[in-house]
Amino acid sequence: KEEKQQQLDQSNPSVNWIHARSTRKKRCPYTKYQTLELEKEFLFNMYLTRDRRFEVARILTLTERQVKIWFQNRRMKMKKMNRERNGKDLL
Amino acid sequence: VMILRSRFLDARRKRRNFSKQATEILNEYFYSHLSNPYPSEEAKEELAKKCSITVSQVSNWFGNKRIRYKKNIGKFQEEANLYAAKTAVNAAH
DNA sequence: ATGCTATGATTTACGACGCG
DNA sequence: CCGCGTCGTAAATCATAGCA
Repeated sequence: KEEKQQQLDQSNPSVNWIHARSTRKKRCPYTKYQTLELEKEFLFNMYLTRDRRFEVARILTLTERQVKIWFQNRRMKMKKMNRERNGKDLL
Repeated sequence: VMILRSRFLDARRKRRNFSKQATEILNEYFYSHLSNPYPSEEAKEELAKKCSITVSQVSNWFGNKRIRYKKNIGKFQEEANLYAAKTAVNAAH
């Protein structure tokens, strides 16, 4: 998969490692309220049921997809925090 | 208790810019892999060790570097030439 | 101090791939 | 085939370090 483009001219930095999905939605920061409610829901359970996802999305005015992805990202964040909070503290 | 408190606060220490040597190492890797500046997990671990930073920090650095470089190649031209020359010299010796 | 920009970290949004 | 999972990342944005 990576071997598709390997031989690139060093002198021509018109680098092709440019993904730039034009169809991609621009990142839009969530409000404090939205984030707070999502965090509370996450505290309740790290994984959403379909029904719960629908409710959360409705209440926060987000799409179900956004809520689903928020939880996926949040789980990754938690994983990272645990990883770093490990092999540390202690004497 | 005071020890625990200090340790907790220490974990929340303010960020510092990376050392000159660390930045040097990261830039050397970046510019010598300009056609594909995506270090493998193993390469990241090695860089992290050499730079005395975490693997996450290495990932952050490359993410920031790639996007900022791409956003304004011109601004980094001088830096690019500098490291290109440096690696050329290393290869020659 | 003050303002400003460079820099490291975090937050949205996906693509690629996996599993059931 | 679907749908949701993780992993790695792009791009925007945040926070503030550090310097003129």
